Amino acid sequence: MAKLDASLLTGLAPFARLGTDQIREILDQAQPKRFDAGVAVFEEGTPAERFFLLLDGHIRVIRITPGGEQIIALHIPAGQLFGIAPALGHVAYPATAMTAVDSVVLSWPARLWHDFVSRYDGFGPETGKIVGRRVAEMQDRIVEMATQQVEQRIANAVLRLINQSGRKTDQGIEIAFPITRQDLSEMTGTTLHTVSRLLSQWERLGIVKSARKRIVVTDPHQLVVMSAGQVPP
DNA sequence: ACATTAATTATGT
DNA sequence: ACATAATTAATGT
Repeated sequence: MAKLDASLLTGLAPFARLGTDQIREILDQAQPKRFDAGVAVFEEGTPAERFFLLLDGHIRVIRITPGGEQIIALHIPAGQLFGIAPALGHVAYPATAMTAVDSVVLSWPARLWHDFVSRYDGFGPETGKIVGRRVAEMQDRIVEMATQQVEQRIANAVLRLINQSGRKTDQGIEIAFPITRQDLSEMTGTTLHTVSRLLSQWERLGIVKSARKRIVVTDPHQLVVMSAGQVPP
């Protein structure tokens, strides 16, 4: 089995304080795996036996409502940990992780989490920050759902996506992975039709440019304006 | 202000 | 050629 290059981890926050010898230890215990686009890395309700790091690609974290509808809870860009339910003491994954594109993933057995925290300087605090940020984001979204209207919610969703996974192009900032209107509707609690209409409208206004599964924000500032919405009576 | 239904068109393998 | 994605209009709550 080919050895993993230490440089894969050196840039990442949880491992920032570690020497190459420690990185080696971690990598030697990791199990690398490649996933095709659109497959589950792990599924909701199954035993949380491992935790994961996304080396390359993009992950969607999905929950299924009692009514059987999908909700996209979170997006994970390359370089981030995910499936860290074991760290929170969960015995089962609370959601499903699906690849949005072909992806490469490292994983470790859940029992190693505590070793990592005690052995490796900075790992505990940094992963704690990650969890904190994700919880905060989800709470923000709950407030949005309750208070804002669809146009603002979709604008906020797109803004988050370009902040977390934006890629600069000559046209503007592009969402760096394939995303459909259906996906956006599942993130914002609307229908794909409403998303489609709004994107078409924004395109006429020169705020975005979109093709199938691709969205480029040509005028981020104007999108921020849309996310603010109109003065509620 | 938005969902739903339905019909139509575009796009990627 | 076929399936999936996107658009658009009409109608409903």
